[in-house]
Amino acid sequence: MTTSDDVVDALVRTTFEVAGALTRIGGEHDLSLTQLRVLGILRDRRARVTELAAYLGLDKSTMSGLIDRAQRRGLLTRGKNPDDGRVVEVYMTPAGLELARRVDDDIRRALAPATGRLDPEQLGRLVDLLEVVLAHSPRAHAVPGPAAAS
Amino acid sequence: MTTSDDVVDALVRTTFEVAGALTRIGGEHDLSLTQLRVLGILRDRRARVTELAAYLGLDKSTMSGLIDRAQRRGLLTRGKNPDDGRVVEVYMTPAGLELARRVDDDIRRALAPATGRLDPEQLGRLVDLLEVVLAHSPRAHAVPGPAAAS
DNA sequence: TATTGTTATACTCTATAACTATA
DNA sequence: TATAGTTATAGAGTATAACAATA
Repeated sequence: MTTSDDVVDALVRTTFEVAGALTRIGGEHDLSLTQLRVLGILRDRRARVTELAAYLGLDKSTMSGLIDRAQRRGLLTRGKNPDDGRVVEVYMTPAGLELARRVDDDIRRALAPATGRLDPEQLGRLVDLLEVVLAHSPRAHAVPGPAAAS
Repeated sequence: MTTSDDVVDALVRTTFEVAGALTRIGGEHDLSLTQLRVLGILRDRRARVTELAAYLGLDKSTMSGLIDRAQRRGLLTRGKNPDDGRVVEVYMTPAGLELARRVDDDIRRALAPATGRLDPEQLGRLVDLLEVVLAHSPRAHAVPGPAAAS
């Protein structure tokens, strides 16, 4: 009989496996897991520094450093907010968008052997079950759209 | 209709959520995600430095540092291998085992709101589906037993 | 006064390269 | 020579505290 503990074990193991794959793929593009997430978040919209820090659960000073390094690489840009002089808006450059697209492709390709094993019905069931987990996760807030590079 | 891409999105989002929870819980005990994994791996058996590094996908020099810091905190110990003078065996101290137990409890408690939403049949289905993903994950090798703290 | 962001500082995590000791 | 592990070094990621600018 499957218990709640079994699900926790499977979730944790899957988390480390997927995180490992993401770390490896990110590394192939000189991106840390966190930089990968930043790119994923900014892929379809701009955001403020504090907003990004809140999404990622990081201090704003940490966020400043992450943005600095990504900006130095030409992946994103800082802009002023005309309505509030304190705010800094962060958004992707074309090079950043291009890199995000490539990383996203690599992620799907890396997970294909696993997801390709599931038939359409299983795919639907897995997504539904993961959505339940996500909906009741410790922080079912903050992170808006697709997390990584999607 | 659910596609392979939808599953990848859900897996990635779940990965970041669970990893976030593990990072937070680890942090409450002054443990990084990596230290958390080390404790989880050594919970039920000892291992060599290189073996641990391979499991975690880290360089052996990185592993040396991780062991140093955990050992300095009294969580684990280094021992010699009588059959091969080059080998260093790493194993948990009672304090390390006790901490691993507490962290494990916290993890299950943190995920309970999510897993508690699933009925027995759903629990079984989710575990089965995650096992399929794990079996065909990019590195369905190395990591032996339960990954984190189980 | 409160909020937004940056900077200074310190520590952990990480890899590369060079090294020691053992095989 | 090859393998196991450590150390030195450098850079990224992280938080805390102090700060500047704006509200």
